[in-house]
Amino acid sequence: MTAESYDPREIERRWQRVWADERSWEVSNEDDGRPKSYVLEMLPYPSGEPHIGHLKVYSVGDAIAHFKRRTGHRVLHPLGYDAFGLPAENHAIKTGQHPRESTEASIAEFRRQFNDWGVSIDWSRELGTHEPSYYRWTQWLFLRLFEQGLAYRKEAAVNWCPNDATVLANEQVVDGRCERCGALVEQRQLEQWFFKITDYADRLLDDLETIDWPQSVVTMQRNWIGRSEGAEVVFHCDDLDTDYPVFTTRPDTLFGATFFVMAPEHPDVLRLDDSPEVREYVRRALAASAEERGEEDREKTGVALGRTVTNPVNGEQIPMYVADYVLMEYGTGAIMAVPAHDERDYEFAVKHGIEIRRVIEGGEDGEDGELPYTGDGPMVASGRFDGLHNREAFERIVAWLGDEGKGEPAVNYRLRDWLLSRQRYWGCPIPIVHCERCGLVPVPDDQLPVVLPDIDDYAPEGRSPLAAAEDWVAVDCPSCAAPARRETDTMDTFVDSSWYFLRYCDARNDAAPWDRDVLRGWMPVDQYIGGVEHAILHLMYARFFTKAFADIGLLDVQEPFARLFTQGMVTRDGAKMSKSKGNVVSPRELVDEFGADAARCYILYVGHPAEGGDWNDKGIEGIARFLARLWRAAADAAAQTEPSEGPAGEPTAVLRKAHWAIDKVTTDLGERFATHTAIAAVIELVNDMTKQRDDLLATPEGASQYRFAAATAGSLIFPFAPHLGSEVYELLTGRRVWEEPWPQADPALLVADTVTIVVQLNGKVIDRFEAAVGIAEEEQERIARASERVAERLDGREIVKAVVVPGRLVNLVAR
RNA sequence: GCGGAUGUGGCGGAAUUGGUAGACGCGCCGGCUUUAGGUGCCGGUGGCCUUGGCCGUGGGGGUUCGAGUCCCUCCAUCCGCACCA
Repeated sequence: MTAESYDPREIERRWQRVWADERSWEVSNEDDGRPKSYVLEMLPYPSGEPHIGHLKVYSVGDAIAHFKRRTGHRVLHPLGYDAFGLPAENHAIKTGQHPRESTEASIAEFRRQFNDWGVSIDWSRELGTHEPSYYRWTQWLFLRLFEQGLAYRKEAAVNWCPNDATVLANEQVVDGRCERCGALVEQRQLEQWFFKITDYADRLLDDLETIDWPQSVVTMQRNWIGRSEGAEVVFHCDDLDTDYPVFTTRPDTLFGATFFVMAPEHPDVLRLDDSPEVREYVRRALAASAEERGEEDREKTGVALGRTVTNPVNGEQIPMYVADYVLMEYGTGAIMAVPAHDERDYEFAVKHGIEIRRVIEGGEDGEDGELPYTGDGPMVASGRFDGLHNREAFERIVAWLGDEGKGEPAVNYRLRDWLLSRQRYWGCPIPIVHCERCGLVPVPDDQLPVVLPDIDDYAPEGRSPLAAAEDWVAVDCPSCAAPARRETDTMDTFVDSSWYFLRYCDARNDAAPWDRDVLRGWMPVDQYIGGVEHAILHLMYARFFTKAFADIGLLDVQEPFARLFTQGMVTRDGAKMSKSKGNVVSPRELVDEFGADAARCYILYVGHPAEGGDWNDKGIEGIARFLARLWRAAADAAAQTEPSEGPAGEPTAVLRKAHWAIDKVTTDLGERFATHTAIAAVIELVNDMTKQRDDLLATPEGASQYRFAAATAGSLIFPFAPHLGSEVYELLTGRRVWEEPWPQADPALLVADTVTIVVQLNGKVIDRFEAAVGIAEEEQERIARASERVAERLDGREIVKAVVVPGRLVNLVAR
């Protein structure tokens, strides 16, 4: 037994110093002929200190980055901080501490811990989105989008959180409540800034096919964009002589439209009918919260408007209603209602005694089933379209409407424009000046950044806290020099994080957000890693920015993230870790107790990183034991063997095992991200070494193979446990493992001398035998048939067939 | 309701192409080392019965010489969306 023992603290500190002193992970923008690889973890939001999810994402990302480097790539692996945002501001309101102070304290803590974890970051590219040197370019990019009409201002019914006193994006409203504080969201009419992401709906949808993302994320994005194809059909109201277009995905059911419904917000509702009942209904509908209105089994309420519209296909007058199950935001805010073939319309019609007219046959067994029927079938009660299949009638009716000027094919999206303005302090100022004469005036590029001023009172009161900074707000119009006022809203922090991956490529450029040629050298991100919680918002916004910037000619890719890996959540006792449950595992404590290598390995070992994984306090001890075993094996090898160029003598089992492990880790990590089985393979190797230690060390050849196996284990564990990997490798070879090419398995050593052949009788395993590799099929079958166990079990039956799988098994079929 | 996943020992999880189910780790049992505890090392560990078997990958059915893996069906759990016309 070696006198000294494994001391991760000392080893880890030593290697961290080497990497920092030598700037081992910095990478130049110069092309040196090697293929590039851009490995990126999602931008962390610095709040308090890092949690277990951060440890996981960097453990995964760092393993990939190291693997890429050692397989010949020039790797960009940068890091920064998503530093603007509400939590820091709410903290400021509570404590009076400036958000910059609390944020920077947190950044310092994050930086310290990332360093303690030994993550291979190119620190020369570090950035914080709250730094003027960064948000100067956020503002610059905003102005480019403004010039293109992609950033615009309009009054809109917006989601208003009464608690945070700010507007929320649709995406930040969950079940009618503020995603952040849980308060019921209200609707307000306010002037707001939007990005025109809807212009990109089709491209955002189509280009999902060009990227290698998890199917579930692609599906979520697709659903969020929510493209539906159908037709716009015009219904005319004779009383007001007004056309009311509606969007429908089922023009084939037009002959079954027996009423017409408008959303309570529709501007024409009171023009059509301003009776007390209608006024009261509209008033109550508008007062209802989004949550109340969205309740699932809520009754379909509504009031008749006392007017009719003309169904364009048959000239029928059908009654108009106002009902809150119709949404103003989608389509035209009015619908044609076909109760026989739409569940919602059916429910409403039953309640209000409206005619239900079947126009498509079908249902169970081709017979007419119950209504509402939403499936396909032949058309009935539809005039000259009778008898056609409804899918065909769909096309014909749309064509006919087009000829008559009563409709046309149309596409609708669920996606809404991105509301980016926030009435909060701690965010990027919007670089616009409001001038009475000139209107919205962009701040000239050479006056950027518009610096966020220091203020004393952060509490929002329905307007941005910045509005109180009079000296800052009052400004001369950049266009006409008349007294004007700055925009006091700040940007949604999603704006900051929608382009940071571009800035990393050219992080110290102070003449532009980036140089187009430099960007061409790095983009797209080859491997993006983060949590599923960003499956929609962040990833959609970043894709939109990338496409918009490509259109402006600022860059040359259409998609920012070629490959996406979404990690699963680490749970404890099957439950999500949370402070309130008191079941959080602190990375800092883990690293203090077991070392960063053990913490990183364990989190990658507990299961496939894409899945969740249940934290087990005892589990990490097993990994710590394994690392100590590897350290001791290396120490023994170093003490009892001489350095050599490679393993000597005839290959023994341990040498084969080492090559087996090389092969296994290479495919598991390189192709499947299966870090858990990759680490298990190294554990197996080290366990085998430990068992054969005394025998191997007894001969010079055995010792050299033992030494080789230990160095190989160090080399293979390096992507997961970089400190110990470096230590072991240096001890045994005198070289730096991260400068070494990734080891290659010798195919000759991957094949064993013998294989176990299984003998099955009618598919059940009853015997096994050892055979030389490459045994002839006939020989394999002969031995199997000769098995005593077969004879014992045959019991008078006859072997009628033998299935031979070479090198694997023989299945004897007896009858 | 729609969409996406997932169901394997006491637990986390392996089995990558239809071919030895349970790798590896935790836990547990036994042994050795140790003054003792811990550490370390060695062996065992899916279930059931009489030492040889039988059963076993959420349930049921199917395809196949052979199914955790493919097909049908049902159930359960998780995630996302949800009055989107």
